[in-house]
Amino acid sequence: MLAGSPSDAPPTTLVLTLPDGSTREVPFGTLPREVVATIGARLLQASIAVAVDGEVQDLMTPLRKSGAFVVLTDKDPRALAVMRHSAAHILATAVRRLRPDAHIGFGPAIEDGFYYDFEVAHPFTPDDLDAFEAEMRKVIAEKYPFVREEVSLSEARKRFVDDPLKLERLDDFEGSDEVISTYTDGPFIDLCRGPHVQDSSYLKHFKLLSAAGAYWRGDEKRQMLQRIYATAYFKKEDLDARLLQLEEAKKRDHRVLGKQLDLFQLFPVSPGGVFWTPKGTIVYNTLEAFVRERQQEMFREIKTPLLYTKKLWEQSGHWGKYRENMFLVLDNETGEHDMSLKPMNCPSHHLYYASQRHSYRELPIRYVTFDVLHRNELSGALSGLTRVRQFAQDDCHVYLREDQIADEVQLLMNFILSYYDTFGLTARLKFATRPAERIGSDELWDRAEAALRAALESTGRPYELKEGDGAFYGPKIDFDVTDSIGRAWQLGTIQLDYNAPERFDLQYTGEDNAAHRPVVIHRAVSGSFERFIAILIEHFAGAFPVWLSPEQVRVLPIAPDYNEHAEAFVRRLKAAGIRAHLDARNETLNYRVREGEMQKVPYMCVIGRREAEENTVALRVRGTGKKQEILSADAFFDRVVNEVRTRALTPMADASSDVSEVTA
RNA sequence: GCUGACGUAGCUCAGCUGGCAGAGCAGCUGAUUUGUAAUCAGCAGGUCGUGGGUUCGAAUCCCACCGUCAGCUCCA
Repeated sequence: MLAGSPSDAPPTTLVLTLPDGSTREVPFGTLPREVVATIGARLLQASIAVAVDGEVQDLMTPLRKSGAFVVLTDKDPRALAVMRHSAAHILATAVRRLRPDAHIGFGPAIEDGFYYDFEVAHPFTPDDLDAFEAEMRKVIAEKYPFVREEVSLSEARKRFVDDPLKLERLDDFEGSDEVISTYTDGPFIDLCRGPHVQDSSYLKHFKLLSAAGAYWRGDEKRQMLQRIYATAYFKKEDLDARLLQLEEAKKRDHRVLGKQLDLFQLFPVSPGGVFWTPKGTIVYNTLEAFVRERQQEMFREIKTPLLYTKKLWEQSGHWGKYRENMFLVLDNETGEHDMSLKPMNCPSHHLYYASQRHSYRELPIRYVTFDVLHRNELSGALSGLTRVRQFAQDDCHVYLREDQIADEVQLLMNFILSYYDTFGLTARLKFATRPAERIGSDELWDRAEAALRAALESTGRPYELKEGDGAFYGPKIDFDVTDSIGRAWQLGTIQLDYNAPERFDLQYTGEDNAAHRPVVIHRAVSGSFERFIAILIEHFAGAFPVWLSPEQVRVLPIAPDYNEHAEAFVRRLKAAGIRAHLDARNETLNYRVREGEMQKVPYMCVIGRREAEENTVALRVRGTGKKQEILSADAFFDRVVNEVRTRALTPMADASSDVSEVTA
């Protein structure tokens, strides 16, 4: 251990180990730039930052510890964040030049780019963004070096006397021995830890994307700043690829495809409510039937009321924390709004469980419910199908003994992951612990977190820890799936709950003939059907696998002479439960094929003279163009029936199929 | 809820600084009888989100409200 040794006096000499195994001894406080310069001038030019003992720092920050010394060029993924952070400063430099009154907030690099927050009297317009972008190019051309200075708190306060947001940030340093540093590029100075690129010319390929409000320090009670989102890459191809990706993502946006494929509608008179069209309803019902089928053996489905008095919500704990999110309903007799549409199924299940006596032999008991739920989300939070006010979950509550937790978590996890697998979706696991606002004693939380974590770890699957992200009644495992635009959506969840059993006085009779408390596990697989369908639409770009497609087969007779033959084939498919339709309209074959493709019908069977005589079909598979195959009607029939039965992922959703051709 | 942008025919969108509301597709009618992504012609279709205001005159300018979108906050 060379660095961070507990001795008070810093080492006077540092030992750097280069990737080739050689070592350099340099005085404490040497600048990395000096070390890199001794390795090579071209390397110095190409270097974005360095990593010392795995920690990224820039070339202007004095070396304070020994260890492995790696120069990061633009080939290292860690360099990208450094460059983007510098890009944020360059953005601020440009904004300050054009809007000297702008106060600066924070400007970090984020996953796909960077942003910077400004406090301004007049919010930015799209024209402003263009102007800022042009100004940034000037700043880049100036080739301003990023100059790092380490200053005292009082000196820092002097430098940012005109920036109230920075002064507030500086208050955090009071009494701390953290190094305070500033970075200056040309006319712009910022309070910043770094690291940064050497000078502003290292930013080359960037694009300002949008401006939107954002609360100072993420606190809705504080003032709203103007945030500019942008992205930057080392290579032009990467930037172009990213911009193209954003364009493509727009085309497979479930709101766009939902309209083109006529799956659902939203009406202004029901904000956050979804109208499922006939086609969308088929998708919805097919999914629900799928979950039902899977849950047939070990689960018991029940239906429960949607409306309850506040007594239930007081008992469950929702009335206190969650009331503003519930739709309250007027009780005519009391004149009070003391009833509510249920925002979740848990209390209904607990109520039912508690209504009967249960033996330890019965456990685990699993109740599932697909009832409609209402949550009064903020109007600004609503979005397509992914954020609605009325939805349904494939909701399950398991009542079990504490010693059954590990097995049950394993079972539920396998259930959820294999469900996603049916759609070709992969999930990332998150383990979320107690939030700040919660019910139940710390002791209960200790037990719940320990039990769930042990169960999770026994599965051997990798997971990410999210401190403080648990439900207000218990820790949880979340299953996140990433959509085509790169947004991660939480779908499934497994939540361990020691609180509800207390609040609802849930019991079972043990082997010892005494009353015991069961544990409750909350489980959802799809999250909500609404959101899940949104993700499926984007995941498949609207080209659902056969079993999920609203229309599975479209039969196209070439001319009226073959209508009868085609119709008989449609009848045969329908009798087998296949969603088949005849398109014998008075239009050219080209026209009808085009429409079938745009509607993303998986299979189109063309029937003309040859096919009618030989009892075959000329099969056109969605997205494969003219590569038609001729096969016997029987063979096609068997193929489709089989694919539906096995829920095969065929015909493969072709992500490259040209969705841009789709017009209404 | 907050900040900003947007709201014109079923859909996608034109409509510059105020001066008679447009196109393509879809729809309807007719012709055409079709071999793998748009056959041709004609017709019909709008309280320009809603309500106020300014003006001789408002889709266009102003105000309020509703909705949608990008974010923030929150979240399944």
